[in-house]
Amino acid sequence: MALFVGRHVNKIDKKGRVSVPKPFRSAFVGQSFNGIYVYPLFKFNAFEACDEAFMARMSDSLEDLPMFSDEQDDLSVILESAHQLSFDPEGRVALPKEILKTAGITSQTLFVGRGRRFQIWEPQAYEANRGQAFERARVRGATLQLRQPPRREGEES
Amino acid sequence: MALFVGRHVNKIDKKGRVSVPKPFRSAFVGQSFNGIYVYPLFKFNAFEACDEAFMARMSDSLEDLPMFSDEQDDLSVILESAHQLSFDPEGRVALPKEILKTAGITSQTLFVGRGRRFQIWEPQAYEANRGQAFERARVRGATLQLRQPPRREGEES
DNA sequence: TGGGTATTGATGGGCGTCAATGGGACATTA
DNA sequence: TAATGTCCCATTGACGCCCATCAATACCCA
Repeated sequence: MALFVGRHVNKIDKKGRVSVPKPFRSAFVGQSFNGIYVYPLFKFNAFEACDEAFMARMSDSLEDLPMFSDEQDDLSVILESAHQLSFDPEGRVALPKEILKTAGITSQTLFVGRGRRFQIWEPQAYEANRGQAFERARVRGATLQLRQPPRREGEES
Repeated sequence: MALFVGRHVNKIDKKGRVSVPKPFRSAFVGQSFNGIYVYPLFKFNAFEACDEAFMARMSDSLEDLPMFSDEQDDLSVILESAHQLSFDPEGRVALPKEILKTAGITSQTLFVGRGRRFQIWEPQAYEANRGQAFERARVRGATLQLRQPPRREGEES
């Protein structure tokens, strides 16, 4: 499975359409639905996009919580606020007004790779935020504990 | 399997009919009964809809509770209050008066995707409720423990 | 290595299709 | 006959599909 990495800026046309960067699109082939799932982030005025499998995983994880519980209800807001955006033949999606407004997107859209998912930002808003995150990580001396790599064939344990 | 996500507002006509959003309808093809199951929610003046398989799953879950227990009796109210609403050729259903009245629905109906099922609300009522849920999740810093991802090919356990 | 050409991703816009909606015709039942 | 519930058909507006253009890059060949 391909990973989403890097940043791409694309234009929004009069119809509200924007091309999803080609390297990102390829991760969505072979889905039952030809497009992306987009949902709002709690922490920022930005959105996150994922594929069908990830969305199904989120839905199933919600089902693990007790039915009718407050916790399930609160977190389900993500599903309720999500959008299915399908590709047109050129690989564009139409961003709903709600998303444009919340993210403050007018003429340009920034796609930010995040591994299994990617985010959708208004370019300026992202810049401001990224500066902060980078600085926090630098000051804090951020570290990351890596998982064990998956065992490959022919290797001894 | 398709997921129910997002929100859709549709009108109710003079005959009490309302179109079920197309993306939701597609999840009900191939059922023995061409329509949706609707049952009331305890916590809100709103209703939830699901397909045949989910309804069966709920019924089975109720059987797991002690027979003759108050708990089983109470939760069985869901089944007792459920309606089968069948699609007309255009994909509309007729909402029973009981549902319209309880939910306070008059001119518009809101369909809210929740993964494997969706809810039916009066738009204003939902809006008030959603604002609260989103805010609770944000303040609480709500997190979701994801299920283990399905194993991918080539990976060892 | 330079220049020319082919390919492809991003963008713009016209047009047909389909989902949502409204209303009438007909059957069924009380 | 009134009331109710299907089914069918008409309208309309949004959106998906198609085609054209442009620019950047990859490719090719001398």
